[in-house]
Amino acid sequence: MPRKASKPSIKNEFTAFKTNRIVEVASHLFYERGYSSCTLDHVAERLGVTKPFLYSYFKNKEAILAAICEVGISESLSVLERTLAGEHADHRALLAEVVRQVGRIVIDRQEYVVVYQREMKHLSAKDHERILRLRHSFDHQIAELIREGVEAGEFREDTDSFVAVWIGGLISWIPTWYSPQGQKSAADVIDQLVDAAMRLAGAE
Amino acid sequence: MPRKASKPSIKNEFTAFKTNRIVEVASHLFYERGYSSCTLDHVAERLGVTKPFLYSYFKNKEAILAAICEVGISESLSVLERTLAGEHADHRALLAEVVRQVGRIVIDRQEYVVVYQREMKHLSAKDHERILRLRHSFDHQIAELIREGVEAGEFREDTDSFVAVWIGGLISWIPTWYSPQGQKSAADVIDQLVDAAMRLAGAE
DNA sequence: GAAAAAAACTACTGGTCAGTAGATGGAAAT
DNA sequence: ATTTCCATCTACTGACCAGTAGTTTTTTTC
Repeated sequence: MPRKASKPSIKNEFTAFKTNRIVEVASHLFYERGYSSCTLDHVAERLGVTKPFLYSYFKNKEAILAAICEVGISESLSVLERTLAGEHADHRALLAEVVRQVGRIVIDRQEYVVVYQREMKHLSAKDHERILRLRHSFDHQIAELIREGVEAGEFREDTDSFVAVWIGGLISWIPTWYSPQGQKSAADVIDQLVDAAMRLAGAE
Repeated sequence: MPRKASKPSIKNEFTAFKTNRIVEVASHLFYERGYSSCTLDHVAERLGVTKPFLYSYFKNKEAILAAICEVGISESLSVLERTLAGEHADHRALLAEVVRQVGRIVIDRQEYVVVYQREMKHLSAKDHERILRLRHSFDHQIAELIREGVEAGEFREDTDSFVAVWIGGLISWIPTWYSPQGQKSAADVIDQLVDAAMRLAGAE
């Protein structure tokens, strides 16, 4: 969580840029070595600065972790809400689109998502709760979408809205096995993901 | 990985018992606090012993982690092989049974599985590779089962054997959200898991 | 261009922890 | 009863690291 979020200005843009670079680099190193084993000196070195530099942008190490954890989930949530607000033929198409968009995010933000999953426990109670709320909001909205789709007769009627959790699992699991260097392209994975989600929802 | 695995005797049974207790307690503490943040003094204290005690049963901290990581996957693999060797009506029933059995294991061994997923990166290259091979063997056998089921006309013919990975994801994801104290019982979760796996395989 | 302010740095501390050397004490062997 | 042996413990070390105090460098302001 960056320290300030005040009015835009050249100065604030610089600050935002630096804050963002710290998060990028820290995310990558936390991903590689784990949060607890990665030192702030390491992060600073990779950025070509020194440790006290970091402390003028973040309160402490945990605050950097919180910023990382928030990226994937808040982007997913905003894409979800944007998609739900748009026009769609039916619930089937809507679900497919949401899953496709969020799948794209977790692949693009792969390292952030993995760090979030692995290191969540190291967040302060406050940050932990805030981020968990975002996550639950996501699952809840997907569950609602499925409930409506079942009512509309578009998904099999024996589909429990709890499949939202299974679909969430499918999505969350991708970053642990997907590799950009692998034989499967991101587009392939996303297509298969959408197909899998539709099967779980009983939409075929 | 315990140090010895020699012939049975009273002495070796004592050793095995102590080794096992160390793994149990360490798993629980690594689950709660994370591997890197959990000290061996902590593990020793919880066992009512001192740190050097641990070093007479394990080479170092990493060896304890390796023992933990191996539990879930090797039990899953042996259940898989036992089930595949048994008698079954068809591929549908076989897949359902495998998923049910493995689902039970990951719920029973919840903490071991979570530690494995989160802390795998801290294994030595050797242990890491060995355990990854077990995991791949598992996915591969499920993929084979699905391929045969599709050929036998029991699963939808447009089912890619890659759904094995998705099913593996479904299973692996459970320990991160399931709680014995939650409103859903273990039996409910497993029933839903089996249902979800069958849908992914196109078996309905 | 001098003074003030902001940004980043050098150098340190206090605490932590994996791993070890050597002591201790009790059980088995003679 | 004495010696040997094994399990476990006490006490330590060397390295590491989050966080900070106070200084230097750069930028802004007048």
